[in-house]
Amino acid sequence: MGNGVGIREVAQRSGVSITTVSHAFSGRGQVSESTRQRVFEAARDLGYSPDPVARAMRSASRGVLGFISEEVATLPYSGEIVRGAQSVVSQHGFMLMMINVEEHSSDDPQIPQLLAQRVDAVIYAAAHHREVILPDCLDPDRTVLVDAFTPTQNVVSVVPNETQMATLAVNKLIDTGHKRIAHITVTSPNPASRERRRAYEAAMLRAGLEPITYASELDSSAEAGRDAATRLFEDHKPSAIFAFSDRLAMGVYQVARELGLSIPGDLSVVGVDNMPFVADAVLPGLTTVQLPHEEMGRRAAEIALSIVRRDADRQQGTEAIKGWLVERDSVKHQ
Amino acid sequence: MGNGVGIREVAQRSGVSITTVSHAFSGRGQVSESTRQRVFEAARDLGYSPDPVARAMRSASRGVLGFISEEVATLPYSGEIVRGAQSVVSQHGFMLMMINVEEHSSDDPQIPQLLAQRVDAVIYAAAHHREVILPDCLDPDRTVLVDAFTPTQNVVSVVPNETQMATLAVNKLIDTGHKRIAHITVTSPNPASRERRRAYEAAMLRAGLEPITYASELDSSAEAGRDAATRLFEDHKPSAIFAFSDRLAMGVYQVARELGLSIPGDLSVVGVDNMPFVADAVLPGLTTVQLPHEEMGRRAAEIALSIVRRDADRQQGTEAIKGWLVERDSVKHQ
DNA sequence: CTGAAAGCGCTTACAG
DNA sequence: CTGAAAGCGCTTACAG
Repeated sequence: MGNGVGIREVAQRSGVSITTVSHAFSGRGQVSESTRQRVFEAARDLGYSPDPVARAMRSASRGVLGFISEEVATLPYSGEIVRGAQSVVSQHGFMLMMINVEEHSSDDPQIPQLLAQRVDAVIYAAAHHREVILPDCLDPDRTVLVDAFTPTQNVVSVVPNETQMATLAVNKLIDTGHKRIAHITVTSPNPASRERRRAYEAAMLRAGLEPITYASELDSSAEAGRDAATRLFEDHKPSAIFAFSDRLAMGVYQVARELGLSIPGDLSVVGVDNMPFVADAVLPGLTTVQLPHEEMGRRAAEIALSIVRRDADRQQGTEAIKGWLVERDSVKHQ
Repeated sequence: MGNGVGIREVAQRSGVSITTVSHAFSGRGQVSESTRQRVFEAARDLGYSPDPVARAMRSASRGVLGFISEEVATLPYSGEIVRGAQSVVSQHGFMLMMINVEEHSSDDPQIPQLLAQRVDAVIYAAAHHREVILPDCLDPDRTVLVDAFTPTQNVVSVVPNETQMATLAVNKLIDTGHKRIAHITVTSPNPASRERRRAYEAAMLRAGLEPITYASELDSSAEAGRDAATRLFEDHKPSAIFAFSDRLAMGVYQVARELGLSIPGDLSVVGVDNMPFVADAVLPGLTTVQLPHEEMGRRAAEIALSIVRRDADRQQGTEAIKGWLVERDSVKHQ
């Protein structure tokens, strides 16, 4: 792991100065084609590649992006954000240095520690779509937010397009002939529940249908879904339900079972998340909207890289990424 | 992000040489207590901390561990391994540099790229408990495996204690009065299914009970659980099932429902994984064995750090970490 | 197009 | 206990 050959050996073997070797590798100076050839050949023979640490000593760029993840272990899809970011970053010869912090812990000592490593920019991924206060030590101009935005919107951020995703779900139900489409959600005031609900209501109104929403005060979970669905069925007889999340949808499945309602025979259900091992494992398979986590990670990395390169036309403000419908067996034509 | 104060400014402000400042911070040389005080005071006033990149230039240690994760996004708990490793690493002032590779892609160019960053050691986390071939470029003496081991066992590795975990599950069922306890699992020959099955059979035999195992040729999934459970119930009338995984257990729930069997009234079920949003969301809540992912990540990091420190008594071979039972509502006294 | 030299911010023998 | 000096492996003006 790590051999001892340096720029000096390459210079010597190819009969040029280390300056020229440096030029050849960085592509910065002028080097004749024949010299380039000889240098690269010598480098190949010697198994040389420039030491990124030494490089970082002199150059502005360090070749490393910081990745701050809130509660990386909590949600199953945080890994997808990491994966997306990691793949584009590595294509550009960059590395990801990663730390895990708790939600709302902007004074975590790990953050200065990460910054001390002279990362070129940082990606901050929130645990779920929400407003965050950027820790003081983070430079707003060298940070990109994922699934998050600041009150003043002064930090570039990439978020899911809640409106588009919810509209996709509701329209699926409308297009499939349903009239009595209810929405179950949570009361906690986050952008996701707020925007999805608004999009649901708008889509219903556009179709000349009456919106019916039941919200649970519990956190997004199967239990919250049971809570809201139970109350919903006491008052109404919907033919379809648009659930805020797959977890709520699971609760709907459970209540439907208790009530002797078959899915999709008596009740169609659409969720949001496409949660692994849930949406596909449930019976019948849940039709749901896939959140674009990997894509968000990818975009965040691209933006971070454009910050490092100081691209003039780089993304500003908030970019909303679209999700897409994953059709399984929980929706039936009415 | 990053201020321009260096060791020189601190030396000047505290009236000593940079050598002394370096000694004070590294704790390596001899520095009088009063000098130390002055140095640290000056450093605090200036907001100085040693540049890890410059440090890495001269010292053997770089303060960074590599973390190679197979399919970080695939399984929900890979994040727990990362989280465990990250937390111990950061307590020791180290950072984690992370890449994501596919299973069986030992020639991924990202690995040399990671090594080129001169990481002090690397943690390699497999997607699931299995045998791996270590990529050639990885030094067996500076690598620690998580959820994996090599054919020759020449790399330190930390794995879950499959036998202990399966025994915990089966004994729970035995202690609770069950006699007809079946095991459903998968045929694919991995250490997890092999060792859990063996432990199940041993525990049954010890209790004077007859083991009954049905295995599905499908990948671990609810569908595989349905497949194995359906066949099981054609031939037998078990009062309890020990499922290889929570996902198989989900399939058991589904088959029980079809058959009009209530859980836990007619059938007790125990799984393995404690898969988030599944084990706790299913109705009734699934009693299952928690895999020690976070603990495995933690241990791997501790071992990696002991390698960096060249501890004489550092862990060798394979360390098996125990899991624990998470009791919910799927088991009833018989 | 090529190279000698300074220097990035530290650590590490070594001398005092 | 303290400090002057060399050097880690590169990059970057600058001169030729």
